[in-house]
Amino acid sequence: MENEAVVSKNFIEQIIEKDIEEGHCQEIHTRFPPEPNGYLHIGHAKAILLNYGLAQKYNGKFNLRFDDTNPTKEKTEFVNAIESDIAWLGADWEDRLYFASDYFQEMYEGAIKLIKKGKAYVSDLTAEQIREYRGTLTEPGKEDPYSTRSVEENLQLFEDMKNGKFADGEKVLRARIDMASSNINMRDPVIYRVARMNHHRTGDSWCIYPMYDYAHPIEDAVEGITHSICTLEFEDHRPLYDWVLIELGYKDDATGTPKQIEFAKLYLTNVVTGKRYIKRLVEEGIVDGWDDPRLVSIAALKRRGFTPESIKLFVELCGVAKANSSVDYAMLEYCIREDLKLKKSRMMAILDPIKVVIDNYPEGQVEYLEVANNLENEELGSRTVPFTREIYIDREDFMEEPPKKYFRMFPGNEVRLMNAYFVTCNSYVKDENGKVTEIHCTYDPASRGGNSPDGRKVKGTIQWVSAEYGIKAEVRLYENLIDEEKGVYNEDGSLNLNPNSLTVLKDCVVESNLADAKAYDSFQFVRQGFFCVDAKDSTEDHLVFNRIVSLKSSFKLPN
RNA sequence: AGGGCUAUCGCCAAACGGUAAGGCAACGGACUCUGACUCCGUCAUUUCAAGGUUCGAAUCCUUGUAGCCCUGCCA
Repeated sequence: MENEAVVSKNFIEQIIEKDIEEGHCQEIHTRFPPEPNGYLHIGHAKAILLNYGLAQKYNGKFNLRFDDTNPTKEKTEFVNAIESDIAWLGADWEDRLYFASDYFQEMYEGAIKLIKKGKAYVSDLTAEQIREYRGTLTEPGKEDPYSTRSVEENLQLFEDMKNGKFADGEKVLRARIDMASSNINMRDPVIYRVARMNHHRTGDSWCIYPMYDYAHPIEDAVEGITHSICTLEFEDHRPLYDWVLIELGYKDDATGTPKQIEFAKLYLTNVVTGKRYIKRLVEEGIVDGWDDPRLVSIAALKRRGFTPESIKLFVELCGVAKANSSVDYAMLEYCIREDLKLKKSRMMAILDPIKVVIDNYPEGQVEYLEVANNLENEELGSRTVPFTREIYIDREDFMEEPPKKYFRMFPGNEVRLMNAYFVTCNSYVKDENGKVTEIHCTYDPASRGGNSPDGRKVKGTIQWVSAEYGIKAEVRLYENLIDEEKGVYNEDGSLNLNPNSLTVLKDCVVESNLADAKAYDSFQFVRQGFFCVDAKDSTEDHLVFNRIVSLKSSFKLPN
């Protein structure tokens, strides 16, 4: 790709290039290691695309690995959902789908090796005692009274742990490092616990499970990962990551690979990603499920009509750094518009219909007008749109008493019906509440196709749909779930919800060409935005569209 | 004086001692059968603050300040 300006390298790319240069690795190998305990969201997309993108850029490999070392939280349901989300994003792990649980035996043997080296011991301390012995942020910890057990005893006890001789929580295996370390992660961390849980893959074959800090470096090493990219909160764990690899002989020192590198998570403004919060929103019926289009789970973005390309663009534009930051939602909107604008047909749809009768147009006549699907992309071809005496236009496009600079339809004004005719409003009818129910116009037969042979210009162009041929549809408009004025959380920690995050329009009329639109099909509704057929609720007889994003607009009604 | 990390435009983010890229947003203007798109233009004499070193500092040093993370048998 002949990309425009030279894009500077992010700090991870710099590290990788240096590592290659200095011979720490020949080929790079990255991975995305989710725990299968929930659904993926936009933040994970950054990690996925970062790891996959790096592998591609440097001709390396990318693995998908489920970090399933804690069976209490994990489910096969999530591994399936995660796989499909990652595949949808376009990150290809080829045949390298792994599970941490694949390495339980190797991890077990590693633990024995540590015990033999005097680097690990079995402790009988309770969870609470371990916490007490650990000390605090400002005070060092105390030696574990069981840390003096002999290697033989530890070996026997650990084997007994494995063989189910102890109850859950009765004993743990601890790494012997430094109870006085200023880094609390190094104060003899627990590396194995007893837990009689049915594991989603290994079933009941194990009753001891390794802890993340011990397991993760081994997983990386076994798979030949060179750069283990994770988020900032693991910075303090890096010394432990290196300790495990060095003690177990997977590498000689901290400069070798696998190497852990931390980057800042992606945060988006006015968005909810917390599992607990979303769970509650679902339970309380405020959202329609984990894939509600107002959410930013991968499933939700997909349902809303976002594309993998738009998300990839977004992640690239956000960049990678170590400063915690929150990207403006407008950036995401820009990315989806950017991706769809040349790819999608521009159709006519009326969200809030008001009937227009063209008095001088012959009753019963139908003209089939040829319309380009996308004037900026000829490859999208053209279609035919029926024009009739009675049509609908959007209520927003008519005003009885327009302000200055309003150049849509109003009494006495001539506008263009997009792709059709010039039309002038003569009169309108109101109901008893003063609501306009019908507009009467005359059209200029010479302006067929949308231009007048006399060169007459018209300031406004509006979309329309034949009242006879148009089809009914439901359209759902979305705004932020969060009230942007006040921020995401209230003082009490509850979410600050935007009461208008969803608007359902049930009486929309769309052009008949949309009749056989299928789930996930998306279009530009001219002058309005990009819309996508809802995969959950849309049916053949009842089309439902989600607004993915509106078009930008510099028009404001003065008031 | 616990430890670790971070601070550059409203929001992201480059710059690696040589005189503040780029994108988003915003604002002008041109164009327009989408008040969209596109195009042109504007948008940090200054990089959290104060000192210091240097011919030269966002980059180095000192001292502060602010934010994030760490006291799971979670990941």
